[in-house]
Amino acid sequence: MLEIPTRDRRAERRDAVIAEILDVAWEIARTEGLAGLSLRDLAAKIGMRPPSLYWYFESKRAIYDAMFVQGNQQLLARLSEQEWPDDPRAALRLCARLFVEFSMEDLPRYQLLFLRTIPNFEPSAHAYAVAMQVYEQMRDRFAGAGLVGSAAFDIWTALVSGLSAQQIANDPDGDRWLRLIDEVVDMYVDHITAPSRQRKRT
Amino acid sequence: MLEIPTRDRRAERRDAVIAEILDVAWEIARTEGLAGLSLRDLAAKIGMRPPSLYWYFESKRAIYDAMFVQGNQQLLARLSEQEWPDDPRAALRLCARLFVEFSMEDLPRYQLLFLRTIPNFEPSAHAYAVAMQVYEQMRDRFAGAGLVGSAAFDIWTALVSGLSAQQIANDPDGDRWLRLIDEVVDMYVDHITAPSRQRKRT
DNA sequence: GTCTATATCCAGATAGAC
DNA sequence: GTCTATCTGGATATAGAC
Repeated sequence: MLEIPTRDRRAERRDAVIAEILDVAWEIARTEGLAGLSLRDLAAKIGMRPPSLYWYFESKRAIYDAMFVQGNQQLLARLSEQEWPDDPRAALRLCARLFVEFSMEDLPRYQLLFLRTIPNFEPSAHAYAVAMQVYEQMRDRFAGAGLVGSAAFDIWTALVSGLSAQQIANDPDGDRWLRLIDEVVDMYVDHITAPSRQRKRT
Repeated sequence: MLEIPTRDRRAERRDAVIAEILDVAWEIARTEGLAGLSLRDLAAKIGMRPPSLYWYFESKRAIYDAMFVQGNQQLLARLSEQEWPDDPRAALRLCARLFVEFSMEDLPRYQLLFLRTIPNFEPSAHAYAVAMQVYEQMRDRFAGAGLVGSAAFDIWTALVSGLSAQQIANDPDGDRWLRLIDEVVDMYVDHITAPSRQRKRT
């Protein structure tokens, strides 16, 4: 009788090549810009001819899509690995810092995930679902800090995205906005947990 | 004696053509995306051949540069035209709203001015100077509201840019973040003007 | 699986006639 | 000022041999 192998060596090899393609794609995006990624460069860097890439990805957009998934998975992993303090204020501080630092680490990743910088690129349904997982993890973290309310959460995302955007656009190698995180989170928590949240009249 | 004309009709005509080129450039950017602007389309839409554009602009980048200046001048004008209330809180609310609404009005303008979405494009020294005028006007407005401190101003820019970014990215035709402006500004003013601004310890 | 060869199309820019 | 003609280079993608 023929033994049926439990490992599919061919599939493993294929996955390894795909992983290599994506690694190199990120590398090129970091030097040439996210939009500057070309299949020529990509193929050259892994010792292939451009058409061979089509064995692994059906189009260039499919490569961006896979990168989009990868980036979101990295953020998901970061959120999972983190040990979260019980104190809500501390947890939110950490959450904001994690997010801003993750954004700063890799500019093309930030652009691909959070800005819509590639013309005509929209994540596939599958890729979008992964992005939604990130959103939901964030919401859980938020709820875990004892906070509720969709408006409150929308303000939260605006704060974090604003800090990231200003830091990356105006001081990419420094900490001008990074170091304001704790103050901003405190401002936010004080506001959210204040006994009266009536708007002032003008 | 020969009369010396006080108007240079030739220069006027040239300026008019330049204005038309820029108008059409914005129009194309709105339909094809900012990066999708091509000199072919541009020339076709104004009834010229592509090489003729070079009589007016020395390169495509120069066109982006002029658009960058134009966009900033529009924002400057908006800031100048606005009547500013004396009450600081009301003035800041208005300022934030003006900025977010300006951003929402025109996506490519927002991308060109505030995101770095065109690869290899950096504004020329002249264009950058105009952008700085906007920044300084904003600072003046801020100081006029009786507020001081560079950290406080950095927080302010983060709040406004975060509200804009979330609104445009996640609800471009709605008001999900727009309607949070007053609450966010109040939170901010309360924080800035609070007697004690010590950070909480965790 | 990877290749060669090629299709198809696009871009920005320049030379030089008129 | 605007044109024709052209340069030079880029891109993604496909057909089909091996």
